[in-house]
Amino acid sequence: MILSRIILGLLAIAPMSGADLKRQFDTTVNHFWSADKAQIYRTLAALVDERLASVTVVPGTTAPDSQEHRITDAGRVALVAWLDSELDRQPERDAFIARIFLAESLSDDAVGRLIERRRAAALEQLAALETIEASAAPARTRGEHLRLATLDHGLRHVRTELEWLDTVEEQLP
Amino acid sequence: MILSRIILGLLAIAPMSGADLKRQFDTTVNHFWSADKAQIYRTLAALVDERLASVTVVPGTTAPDSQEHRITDAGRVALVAWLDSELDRQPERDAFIARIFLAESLSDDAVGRLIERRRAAALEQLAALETIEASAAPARTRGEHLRLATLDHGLRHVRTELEWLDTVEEQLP
DNA sequence: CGAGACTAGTTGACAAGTCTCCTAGTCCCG
DNA sequence: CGGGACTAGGAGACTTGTCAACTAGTCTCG
Repeated sequence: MILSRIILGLLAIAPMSGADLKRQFDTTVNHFWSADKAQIYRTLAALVDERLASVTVVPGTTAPDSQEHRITDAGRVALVAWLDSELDRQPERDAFIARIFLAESLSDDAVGRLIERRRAAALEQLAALETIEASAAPARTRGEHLRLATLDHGLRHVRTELEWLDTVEEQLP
Repeated sequence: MILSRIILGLLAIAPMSGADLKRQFDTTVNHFWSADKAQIYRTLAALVDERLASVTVVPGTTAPDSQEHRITDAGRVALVAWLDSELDRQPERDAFIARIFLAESLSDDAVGRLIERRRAAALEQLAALETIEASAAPARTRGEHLRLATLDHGLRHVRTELEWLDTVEEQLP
């Protein structure tokens, strides 16, 4: 459901093929959603099925011709309906925090290593976000403004994460 | 996999029935994981199946006798193995941020409402975490210390979220 | 005593997400 | 020319998580 609406939203920004969408999910959109390509193609097929999107085959230089999907009028209606609907409350889920919570039986060293690995992941995330930020044009339209705000959201949370890791590490041994 | 290890970890703190676990997932552990009761009972059965936990029926005052599960030695081994294993990288996933990213076609009012609903959810979360914090005993053992650190993690992120919501709202109209 | 609420545990169906492998075609390089 | 890497698209099996309904017993209160 959510994935189908996100795809619809991306198609509303520009028509795209499945492979294009996969690239979006791996880069610009990665800080709040991601998707397996199998899932993307299936969802795309379902959207066309429901007449929320349409396909046109674009013969190109590469292998199977890419299939450009574009949002239909019905699709736009469905998209706005979702955007404006009740928030789906989503459970917090963080396996790393779970490990820390349960780390009683782990040695200090092992806990330290855990923290370091998380820090590495967070720094990677930070770098990825900063790259996107650096390559982003200054926001002119409201749409661009909102998209930048979500980047800022990601950055703030990664930084909070890094700060938290620092304090945990300090208090450790 | 992760759920089964978390349950194992909780059983390592104290033997518990399925209903007890459900209560944990709804309260103390809620800020980083949650689980449906169907899932809990099924996972518990699997753990017993793999000899990582054992059951004893505790006849009690209420309806079906509760089944106390306790972690076995093999279970402790499996738990530590998981705690100390490579971090499972988990994709960020936040449907709310997705909506903001795609909110171009929404009216200013609608975006404002979205923000307000998120703020309400965040404040609720904050209250829940503060309640747990207030009722928590000061950490004496390292285990308690680590558990408090995860609470702090939750609090920091909710506060970051609220700050972000403020700045987004300011820049809005 | 009997109705209704509550309890622990259980089942089935389903939706969402992941992993592995496959087809066909193009491109590059030795 | 032939092999290997890469591309877009896709099928299948499997795991996780969610939802709804059900059993069977206890407790409370009119």
